[in-house]
Amino acid sequence: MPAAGRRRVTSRAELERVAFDLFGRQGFERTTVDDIAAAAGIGRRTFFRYFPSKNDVPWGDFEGELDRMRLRLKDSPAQTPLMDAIRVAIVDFNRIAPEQVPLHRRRMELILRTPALQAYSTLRYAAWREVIAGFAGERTGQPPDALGPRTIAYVALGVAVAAYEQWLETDGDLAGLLDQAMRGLAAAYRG
Amino acid sequence: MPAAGRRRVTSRAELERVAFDLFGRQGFERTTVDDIAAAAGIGRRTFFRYFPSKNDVPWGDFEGELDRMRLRLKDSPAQTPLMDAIRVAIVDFNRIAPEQVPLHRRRMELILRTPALQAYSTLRYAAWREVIAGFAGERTGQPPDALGPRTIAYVALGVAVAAYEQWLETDGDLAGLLDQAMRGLAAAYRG
DNA sequence: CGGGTAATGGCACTCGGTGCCAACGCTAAC
DNA sequence: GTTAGCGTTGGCACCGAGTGCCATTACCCG
Repeated sequence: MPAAGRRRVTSRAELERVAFDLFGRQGFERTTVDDIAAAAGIGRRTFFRYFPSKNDVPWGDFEGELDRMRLRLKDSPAQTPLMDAIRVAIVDFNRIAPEQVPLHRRRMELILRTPALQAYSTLRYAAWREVIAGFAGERTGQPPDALGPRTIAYVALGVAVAAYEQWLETDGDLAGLLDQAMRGLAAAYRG
Repeated sequence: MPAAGRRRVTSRAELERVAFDLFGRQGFERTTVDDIAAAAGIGRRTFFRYFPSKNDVPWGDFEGELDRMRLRLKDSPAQTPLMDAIRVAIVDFNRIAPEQVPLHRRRMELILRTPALQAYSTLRYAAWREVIAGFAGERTGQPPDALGPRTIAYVALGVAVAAYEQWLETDGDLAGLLDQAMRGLAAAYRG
């Protein structure tokens, strides 16, 4: 029950809309936090109560999605080979409802093509890697920060990002590209 | 021949020394550019003529080292399997003269454990990935920005970073860890 | 001794981000 | 209906990174 206290004047979703609009018209770097706050009719100080940084705007509810991936992995049948389970989880994690695709595309264009956001993404990806490393660790009976799980997590991330970049450039099928990248790597290893 | 004009008052190497000393005592984040400039006896404005950003200080001559790796890859015998060639190149790229190990360790501790530098590293790693992707592209007859080469580059980077993190924590043999991580991945793919 | 040249460093400015705090808007209890 | 308590707001002042501008400085050569 949100009983006492002044009501919140806006929401993350609303600020995201306003900000995306500005990003689309002026670009991310050329849009200042003041611009966003002004366009949303709030104070600059208030913006930072909704988002810890300007860099967080494009990320939506990433943590929430991570929880979803964690659960899916937990439900993965034990006889599925490790890398297959991870491949399926990644493809699944990135399954986007058709009507959400344009928005998702804009998110990822920002994140993957804006230098400041490319840099920042590393910090966000750390949580993603932890999920994978945790799973790989459990499956192989090692701590998540052992070399094996850690490597697998970094590799899985690399594959995913490569597939995403390809997706942005070619406008293909994201799930297919993720799958293809993941399987293609196995092939590369075989020679 | 640097004939005419005022002589440079310091050098990247000197600034690096001064800065590393401060980083070691106060940490990276708590050391301001003013601190470094003052300790080096130069103006703050001048600092930014030696380094484009504070984040660049720990990177030494990374671009130069990349050139080395490019050359080594070019010299790699054509019959060596692709992933083996890359593995060897990475191990080689990271072979450090014994007396340089402590410095290298401090560099990597900064880069891999300071959030701001973790983030920034992504931008620096892009050039590293390009070298690998270029090689993989030539070997497989694809453009470097095709899905295959791009994935291989991201994966190789992931493996290398994972091994580095392990190295920092366990103080083992870096070359061995890199090799192990790279081979271990192949094993993971086999199940 | 000049004249050309390149490095220096001060100044002012932008922008992201933070601590502090008074004012505000709301609910519930009296 | 007034008021106490509560959470939100947003202004202000501040910090630190990074940049454009420009006068000054130190150097080399003729």
